[in-house]
Amino acid sequence: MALAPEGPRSRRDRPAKPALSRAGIVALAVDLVRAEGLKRVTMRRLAQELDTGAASLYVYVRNTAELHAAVLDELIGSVDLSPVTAEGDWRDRLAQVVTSYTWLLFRHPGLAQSALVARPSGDNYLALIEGLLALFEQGGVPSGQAAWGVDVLMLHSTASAAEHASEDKDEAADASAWETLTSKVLGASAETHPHVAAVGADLLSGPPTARRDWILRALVNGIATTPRTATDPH
Amino acid sequence: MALAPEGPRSRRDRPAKPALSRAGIVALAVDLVRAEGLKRVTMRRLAQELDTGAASLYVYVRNTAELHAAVLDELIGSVDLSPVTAEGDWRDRLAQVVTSYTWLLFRHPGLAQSALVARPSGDNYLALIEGLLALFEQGGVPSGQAAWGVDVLMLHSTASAAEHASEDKDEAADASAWETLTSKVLGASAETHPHVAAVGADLLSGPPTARRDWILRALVNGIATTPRTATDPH
DNA sequence: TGTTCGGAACGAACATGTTCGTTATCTTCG
DNA sequence: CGAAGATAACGAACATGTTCGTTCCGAACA
Repeated sequence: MALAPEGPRSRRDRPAKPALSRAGIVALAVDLVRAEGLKRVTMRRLAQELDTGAASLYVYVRNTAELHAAVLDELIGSVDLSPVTAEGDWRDRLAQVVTSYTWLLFRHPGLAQSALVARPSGDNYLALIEGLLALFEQGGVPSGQAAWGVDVLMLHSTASAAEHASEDKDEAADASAWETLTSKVLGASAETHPHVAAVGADLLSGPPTARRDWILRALVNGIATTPRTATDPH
Repeated sequence: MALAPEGPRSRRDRPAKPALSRAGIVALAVDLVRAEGLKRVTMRRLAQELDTGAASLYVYVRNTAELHAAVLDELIGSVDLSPVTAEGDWRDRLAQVVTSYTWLLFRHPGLAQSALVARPSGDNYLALIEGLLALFEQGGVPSGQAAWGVDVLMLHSTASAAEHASEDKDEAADASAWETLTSKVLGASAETHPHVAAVGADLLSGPPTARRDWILRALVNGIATTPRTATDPH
């Protein structure tokens, strides 16, 4: 056939199109996220990089949230699970694992936001859960509590990271909203909102690491010491 | 009627344009959310209803997330705070208030999703926090723990509602993703993931109300019994 | 009274996610 | 070997959020 004079020639230059696949799409997305951050990774960008159209990606990926979940699962592979089999207090080791996961999410708040609506379901996520369950077992926590407790831990970690999702795009907006809220809290007159006024800024801020540490301890304590079917009938 | 040749006549027919204002925009959004659900409330829709352009709304509202937060704050007004001053076990009354808030969010998961990234900062939200702090005080929980604990409770409530945000648009996708995850969990061979296999579906499901009740109790227990500055230096 | 200036309003435009209808390609059966 | 059917790929289109440059109005001011 006489080639159209203006046909896209990029297709010939490349080493042969690697044939679209879910794994390939996710792998590319992971690379791009690592290299340029999440906000640069759009469907069209991915498609362009793969020399195809955005619509073609939807054969392998239901939507962006699911793609993000897959990317996150890949990144979870870098969470250090060695504390699961190490020596020492199980709570400390549990905290290490959860903190490692939390840091990962804080590095990519947009992923956390997506992960809320489309949970990761890959092998790495499963391994993470397995590790956490093992740690709870080492602590003698009944498996029923551990099962629900793991979910609580992951949900909290994900949600607290997702809170910072706006920073991905707009750092100033976040700061401004923060001012609005804190000023509101601090301005709460002692008459109308005595308790809010009393605790003041402690509601929201506090030293970030101390705050996170306390929350993690509180969650684990609650999980470990609250029996199931205590007040529930059924 | 002799039509004006090209002038937009809607402007004259209406009882006089009420002049754009943040309060008016939020009020209209609340009405529309109540009447038609969140997904029908878009910037363009609001603008059309107000007989203006979408861009004009951005003078009063930073973005959709902030608008949603404002709407949510309005809806929080319907959360029943009477248990704060009622008789009975403070934990039960706390649970009533939190559950009331949780239900509200479950009715509008999209709002919960937005509320994660742009927290409500209005009077109703403040009143809710005030009530929760009061309940913790009645329980003799140190105010420092209560302050951070309230945040944990709200965050968990919001996040667990946001998980269902996809149902707003796409109910089937959610169900399918669920199947994927559960099949993955149940298919976890006992050799590679013994703990996951052991707890099985209990990880994710369980009777919804029993699960929520237990989680709430566990959170409150942890908050109430975990002292601050126990293991933190500084 | 006339001018100017700042903010509000607006229309157009852009990027993105997602869907629809069509075309190409590949497998599978006759 | 050839036809039929499924599935992938694709381009175009739509809805939405958000921004940009411009216009308009009303108030402070000369």
